[in-house]
Amino acid sequence: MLSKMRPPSPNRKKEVRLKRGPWTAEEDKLLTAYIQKHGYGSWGSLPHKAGLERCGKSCRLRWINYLRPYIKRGKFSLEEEQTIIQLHAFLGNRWSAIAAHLPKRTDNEIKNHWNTHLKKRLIKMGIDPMTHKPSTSPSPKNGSNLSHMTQGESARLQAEARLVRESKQVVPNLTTRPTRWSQLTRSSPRCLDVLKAWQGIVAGMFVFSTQDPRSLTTSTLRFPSAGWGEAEEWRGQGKKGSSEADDAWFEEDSVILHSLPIANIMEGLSDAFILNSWMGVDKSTDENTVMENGNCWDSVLNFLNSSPCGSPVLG
DNA sequence: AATTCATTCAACCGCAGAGCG
DNA sequence: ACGCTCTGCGGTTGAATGAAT
Repeated sequence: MLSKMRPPSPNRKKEVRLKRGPWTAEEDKLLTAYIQKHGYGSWGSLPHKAGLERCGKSCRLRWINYLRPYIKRGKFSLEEEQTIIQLHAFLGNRWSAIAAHLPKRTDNEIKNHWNTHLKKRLIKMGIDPMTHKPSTSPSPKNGSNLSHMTQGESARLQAEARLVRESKQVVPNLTTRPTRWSQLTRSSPRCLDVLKAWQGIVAGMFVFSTQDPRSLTTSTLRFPSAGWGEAEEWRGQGKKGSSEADDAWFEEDSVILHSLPIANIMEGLSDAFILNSWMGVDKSTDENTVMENGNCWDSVLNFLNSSPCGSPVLG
């Protein structure tokens, strides 16, 4: 299929011999040494230059998910899990966006942790991990449970789409930023997804505001607007020493994290979630449902607080 | 001790979007 | 405008490991 779409590139000739599977220590060493010396970028040609018989994709993945400095491995803390759950309720399966709020964790790791632990925990609690609403047990109140769940999900998606649209309307000046705005929102958002959503919510609440939404947002969450372009610019430079660059990268996120009282985010997200549910097109939603969602949050967090990792109930 | 079953997570795959010639 | 390449993302797979029988 791919070969039909794309003629073989010079790199592809050698693809037959490309190594796959687990990385050896020697390969790790080669990749790390190369990136430390030359920086990364141009993943297509990197393997050959580094003396690796791997495809660029594989190298990139290995670097991003394993070799990159400051990767935090091991157990997720309670706070991290709370963050993931709440962000997931808001962002869905957008792991990279979620990972942007946990700078030391990779999207892959978060995704795995969600699928292997958090999702099961929510299910155990009777909460649908996709909608983050209480799983339906047949009750006269909820006549069509399945359709309600589906509606819930579609409502979330629609609300999200609306948030994006609205945020674009409210922040037209941002679309003309010199950096690739669309890519920033997609691939290196740092706290941007939440920012966008937040803007959308604010826009939804106030319909129109003459106040710069960025300042409105930053007053609460302090997103470093000046840093986006710089970060993106750095990523484009392949030659900057990676350790120095990664320091910068790390520090930038540290700043973000430290200037983001997690409680504020959570509070905001909880409200946002409730509001999001309420904004969802589900016409059957009423105040009680909103309250249920709020209680749902409470129960999730209480459950997490009372059941740290490793307790029997956490499976 | 041997076997089966379940879980975890690193790595791969396919796709979409953006840049570039 | 078009096609190719690169990059990044989310979903999925499968080997390794642990637990249960």
